[in-house]
Amino acid sequence: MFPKLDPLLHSELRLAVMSILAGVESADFTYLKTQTGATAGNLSVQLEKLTAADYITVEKGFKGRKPCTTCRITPAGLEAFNTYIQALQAYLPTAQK
Amino acid sequence: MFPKLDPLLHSELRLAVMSILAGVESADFTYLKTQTGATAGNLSVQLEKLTAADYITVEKGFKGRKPCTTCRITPAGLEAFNTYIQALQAYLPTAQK
DNA sequence: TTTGTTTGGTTTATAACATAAACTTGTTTA
DNA sequence: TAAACAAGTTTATGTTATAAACCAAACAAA
Repeated sequence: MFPKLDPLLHSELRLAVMSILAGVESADFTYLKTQTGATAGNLSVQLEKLTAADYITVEKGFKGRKPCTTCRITPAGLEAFNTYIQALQAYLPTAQK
Repeated sequence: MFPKLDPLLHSELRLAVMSILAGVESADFTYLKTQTGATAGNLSVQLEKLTAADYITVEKGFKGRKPCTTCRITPAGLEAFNTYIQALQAYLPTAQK
């Protein structure tokens, strides 16, 4: 009745990150930071977890002379995200009066 | 862009409980336990938190000679639940290919 | 009637989690 | 050069979710 929700995605910040990455080809660290309003520390930790699960890839490069961390969603990540959204429906009944 | 999600509702079990209670007049402990598949201990703790927030009321009575704990959603709880569902939409983009 | 079993929970302990604060490394600016 | 800034990472801490252990009352059986 209530399917298990992927605990890796059932987290406000990680979900926001995945939501962004699901809609773009890539996004860099600072973009994710400003869009989500997260602190850099928190974002760094959560990106690491998403990377460990192979839901995203993180590529460290440079933009000019400044470091630039580019994130992309993986096929596995996209699938997990869509599965999560489906599962979540069961928890959201059609609106009450 | 990503509204803050009520942390009290952004929890798998509490959300399931609220989802059930939003659709019925009342539900007792054992019903919630079987429907959610939760352990009694976990359910007890989470009901306590929802009660502390005045999202539900818990009434301890008897059914026959056995104790029976009846739960109901409060108006505040229903409002919070609906607000949460609205906020969640921002995290769920229209499905990806 | 006392022994065990089930029901309906609560309390407690633990591991995972989210988050902010502090730190690091390098770059730009005064 | 020194100070400020950018882009992150690491560390520390409080909060959470959860299961395990526990408790009390009712029922069943011997």
